[in-house]
Amino acid sequence: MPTDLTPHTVSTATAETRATIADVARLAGVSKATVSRFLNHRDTLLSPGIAARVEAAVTELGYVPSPMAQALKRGRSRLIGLVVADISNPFSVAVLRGAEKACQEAGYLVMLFNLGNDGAREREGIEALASYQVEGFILNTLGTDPKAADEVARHGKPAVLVDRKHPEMQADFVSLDNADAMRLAVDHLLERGYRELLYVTEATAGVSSRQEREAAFRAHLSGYAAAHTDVGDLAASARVVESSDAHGADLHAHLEALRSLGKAGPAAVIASNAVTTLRVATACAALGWTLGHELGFVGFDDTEWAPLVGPGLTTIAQPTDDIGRVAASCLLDHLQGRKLPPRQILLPGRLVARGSSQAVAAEPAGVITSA
Amino acid sequence: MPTDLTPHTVSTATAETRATIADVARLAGVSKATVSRFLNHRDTLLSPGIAARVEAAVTELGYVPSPMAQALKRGRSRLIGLVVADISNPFSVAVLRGAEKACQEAGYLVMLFNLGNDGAREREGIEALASYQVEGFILNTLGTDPKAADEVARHGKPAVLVDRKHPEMQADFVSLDNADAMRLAVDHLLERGYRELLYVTEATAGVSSRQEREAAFRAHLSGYAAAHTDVGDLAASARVVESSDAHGADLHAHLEALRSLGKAGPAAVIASNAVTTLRVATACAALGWTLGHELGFVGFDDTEWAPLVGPGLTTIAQPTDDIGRVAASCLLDHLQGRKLPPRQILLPGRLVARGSSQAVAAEPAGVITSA
DNA sequence: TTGTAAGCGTTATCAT
DNA sequence: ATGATAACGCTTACAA
Repeated sequence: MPTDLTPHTVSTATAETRATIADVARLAGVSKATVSRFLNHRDTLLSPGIAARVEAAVTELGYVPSPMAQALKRGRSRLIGLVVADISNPFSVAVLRGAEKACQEAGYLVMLFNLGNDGAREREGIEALASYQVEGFILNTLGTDPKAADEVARHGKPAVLVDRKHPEMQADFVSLDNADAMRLAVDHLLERGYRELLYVTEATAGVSSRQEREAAFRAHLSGYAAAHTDVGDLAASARVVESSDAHGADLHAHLEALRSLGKAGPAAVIASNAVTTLRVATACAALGWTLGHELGFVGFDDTEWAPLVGPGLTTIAQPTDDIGRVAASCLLDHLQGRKLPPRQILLPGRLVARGSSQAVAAEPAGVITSA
Repeated sequence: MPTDLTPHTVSTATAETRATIADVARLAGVSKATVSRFLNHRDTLLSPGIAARVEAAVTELGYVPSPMAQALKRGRSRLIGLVVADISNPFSVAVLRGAEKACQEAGYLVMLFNLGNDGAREREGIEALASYQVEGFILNTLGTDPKAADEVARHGKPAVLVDRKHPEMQADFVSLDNADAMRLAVDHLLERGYRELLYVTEATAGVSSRQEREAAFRAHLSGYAAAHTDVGDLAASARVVESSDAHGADLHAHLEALRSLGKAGPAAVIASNAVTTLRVATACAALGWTLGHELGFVGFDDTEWAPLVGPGLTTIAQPTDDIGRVAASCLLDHLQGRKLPPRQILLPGRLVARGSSQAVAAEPAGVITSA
């Protein structure tokens, strides 16, 4: 017990300034170095008496080291920079949530930079974060600016890419297994009897995940067609449309054409994410259609409202929380000095079947399969 | 095809270290002090020749001052701490979005701490953020821990409360005008002919916004009843239920009771936010009801999916983006040294009428009003 | 085992 | 108008 009876507690002060290591040293009657050692190398180099005094002083003053000063000295900040393409996107938020949790648990804090879907600001975000000495990056960016790669490389800090690959960026990559997930969606619709398939996506230019999904859609469907053409089964046809209008108005024509087509069989739509799901659902409502009746439907991203739209929306659920957590732990691995080659981690999606993909009769009402 | 085939400069440099003010000084052949002056007091004390040399050196080296070092020296970090109750909550995200934008524009970066709905971590979050020298707080917390107020006060940093007041916390407060918004909802339902009203809320204990909404619901409805009882009009009745089950199962009984009651007139539900909206909608779907037919409905929070559920959900839209932006600018006001008394800013909600609150006939089908 | 002192990258207070 | 120099709060050789 350090018998220091100085009446410290006069917390009437309005603008109390944080206790510094010097204050602790003074109160404990030791040097700053000793306090620092007590804090950082508790295990070694400590005489029990001193240790006790320091500890008492620390608790009495409620001393907490300043991470800023530590960062300045050590070059390490316990900060992780998270650049997110669009904070309004539920997927981004879900990932953010998982990542932030993992980081917090590891004693890191997350600094957030939201691009607001403005690809031109990628470098700006990275630069801003880097200037705060973040130790690494988790990037869920547009992937649109190739120079962003240089920016990261320039700082020599580890980075993990989420959902979207970056051309030439040497980093871990964590994402949904897009090809497999698309296979889930396509197989499900085929199984349920749909044959005329339309994939609705946002502009794929420069966004790897979108490209992968579209490619998988085409590949899987043509694979199916090849396998079934000689058996005399119906060939399934693949169509793709890039939707850009926020109100889905541009979809009406496509959807009506799709349905009236019906040469091969009942029609269904696959939506690339929650945004396009919203557009398709809106367009259907405007046409007076019910998903699962006039049109089959599967959408990527299992939102909380999916069960409530029409007869319930069949979705591909992404393991968003895991994606975030895995991304964070990849980064933390690197920060612990592990020198691993760039990993690529693909997490499986899960099909959640609901009413929008109800099985349809082999012969759709009023449509005769012609050759 | 926007594919850029330019071979990018091979960033062989693995660990380039940032240029410091000393590097600039050396290259320009001046002292660090001069460089610092050039950067911070460009207007005063500068001989044109030197200024040009410094400027050249700065751009040549791509020098950017280290915010960490600046923070250490000045005590100001250009950081704002944002504590959010639950990052999964769309309202929180929307606010975050507005606030982050405003902060970025003012040259601040946002540090995020997500409570994950764990009220016990409020102090922890504030403490963590404070240790990084954030200059102020935007708090959208559970408001559940009274000691958090002390924690903020202890650091003497300005704070803005969003959506939820904190007992004893002396700070600006930005929120939806709950009373007015509830009036909008209630009046709308009464106008459309609904008389038997149920308010579904999450547990109100300790959460000011929830308390305000419930109180406004009761007050407004009893005010209506008082005004109309002597005119011989139907008295409107007010009921409140706290829903806790995530799947809305506990609601079935309440909803069936409400509807079968029908002594005064057609029944409607007001949901306190997106979460309870989801529960009510789920319960109705389970009961085979359609909102706007068997049951009127208005929900707080105008989500993007509101138009797609049933005949469209009538909602009270909060000006989330404004709330975030206003909160941020309140804080920035304080940071610019303005010594204002705590403000309380209430932003108006907006009623978005959709199918779920269709007008009903004066006498609901099959129900006889019995005195 | 502990203390002294230098230095991380800035800015501010002196001199000059 | 410019340059030393001393901090800011901390860690870490190096000395003792």
